[in-house]
Amino acid sequence: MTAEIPPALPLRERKKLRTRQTLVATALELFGAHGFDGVTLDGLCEAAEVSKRTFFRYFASKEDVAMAPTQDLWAAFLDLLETGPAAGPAPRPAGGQPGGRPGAQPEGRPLLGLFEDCLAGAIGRMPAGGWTGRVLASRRLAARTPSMDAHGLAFCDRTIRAALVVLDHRLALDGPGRLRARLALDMLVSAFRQALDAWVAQPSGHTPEDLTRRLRAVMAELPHAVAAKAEPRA
Amino acid sequence: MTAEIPPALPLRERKKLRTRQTLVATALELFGAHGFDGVTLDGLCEAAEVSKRTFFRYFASKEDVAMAPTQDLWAAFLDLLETGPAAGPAPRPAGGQPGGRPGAQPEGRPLLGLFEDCLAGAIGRMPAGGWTGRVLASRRLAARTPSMDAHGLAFCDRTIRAALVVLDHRLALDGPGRLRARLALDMLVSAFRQALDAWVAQPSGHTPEDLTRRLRAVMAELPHAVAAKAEPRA
DNA sequence: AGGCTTGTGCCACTCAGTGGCACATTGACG
DNA sequence: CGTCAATGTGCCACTGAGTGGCACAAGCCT
Repeated sequence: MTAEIPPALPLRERKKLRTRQTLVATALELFGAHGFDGVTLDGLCEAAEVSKRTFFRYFASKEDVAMAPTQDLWAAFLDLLETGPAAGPAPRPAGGQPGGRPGAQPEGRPLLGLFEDCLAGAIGRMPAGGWTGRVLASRRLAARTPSMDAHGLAFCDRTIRAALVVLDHRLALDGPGRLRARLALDMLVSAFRQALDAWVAQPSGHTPEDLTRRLRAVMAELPHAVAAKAEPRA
Repeated sequence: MTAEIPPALPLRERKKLRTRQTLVATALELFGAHGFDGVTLDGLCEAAEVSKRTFFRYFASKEDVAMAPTQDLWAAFLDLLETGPAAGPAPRPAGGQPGGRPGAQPEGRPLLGLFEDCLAGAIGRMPAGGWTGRVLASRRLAARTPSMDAHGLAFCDRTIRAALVVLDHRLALDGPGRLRARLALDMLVSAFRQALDAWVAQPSGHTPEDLTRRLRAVMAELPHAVAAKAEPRA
């Protein structure tokens, strides 16, 4: 229905996967039709044919189910950050996912570039069928639902902390290094949110590639943002 | 009790002010003693001697009352940004609040420097009696209360949007300029959160001046964060 | 004093989220 | 193949946040 159902899993797992997907799909559909607050959990559960108790075994909150697409993305980001190329110079893999093996050069590559590639790679990993549609629905919803936005921000924050832990394992971070890594991660999130907002706002052509392009474009603005001057109004 | 009660206000206003202060003080006290989730609104209202209905005329949510100190700070920031020096070169006013009058130089001062001074000025404006204690209590609470943290993030986000509107009025922002301003504001918030975390974590000496010093120190790290390289672990 | 405005208290209500228990399905093992 | 343990699910009752409505009282104006 929504994404691939990895075949030949313990069967019990397949059921869980399907239930989860049904929940997400139904939720986005109902929320889109009646607004986030216009749908009660009872209504959603009835539509998805599960009990409310079951719903909360899959998602921690009503907001959670609507943000599943974003959470999938950041989970993939964390995975890439953990298993992908740590710090090779990698002047940018040109094509798609970063595939270079972990290098060990004394002078590593730029941190921001590493983050950017991992996130771009995560975007490329998202299931082709329907993911873009789900993010789109999810973000449009979040734009007019404060509580969803708040949970989204909080989730990004948690992701950043997790990423910091990963970095601590893979990189040599001294005091200032840790602070800088934290700031750089915040910048990544900030840039991604800008890119995502612009991507959602565009009238058509919502492809993952386009999102990636926008991300890279905003990331390239970061140095200019640091150096920007305030030009008073004429 | 907590801050100055501006004398000779319409009297009606003074009562409101006092009610609000009582609510904040009682809330922080109870939350500190029993934890955020360990206190019900009914209990809080009883302790503060107001009805629950009244509580919600002052604060939008349970989280809101616990974050009053932070909200006061950002309100002051917005005010300074709106009424303070717009974009004069002002290589840094050395002393305290930025006092220079709005200039109209063709090449303005750095955006980040402007933000930094406004926020530092806002810190300086906070009521001397008890404000630091309240932020301290508030932040320590937020650190172990996810929902508070989420609301805090969301509030910062709203503040940034408001700041962008102000900047639009005062500065000449073209397309890339707007994006850069947005990114720079995110950087300010990110830097402030780092500074605040470190400030809260320190064992003693929680003065506003110290917080300001930390803010400036983290802000100075921003350019290094952009340029940071990933040093692989040995 | 009169009336007008504005903040407050009380009450009943909706709905998100939780805990407990009984039941059904799955998978493993004898 | 039958049985048992594990695990997922449904149902139910409950707490607690947040809202709407209305009547009352305290401040303000003339």
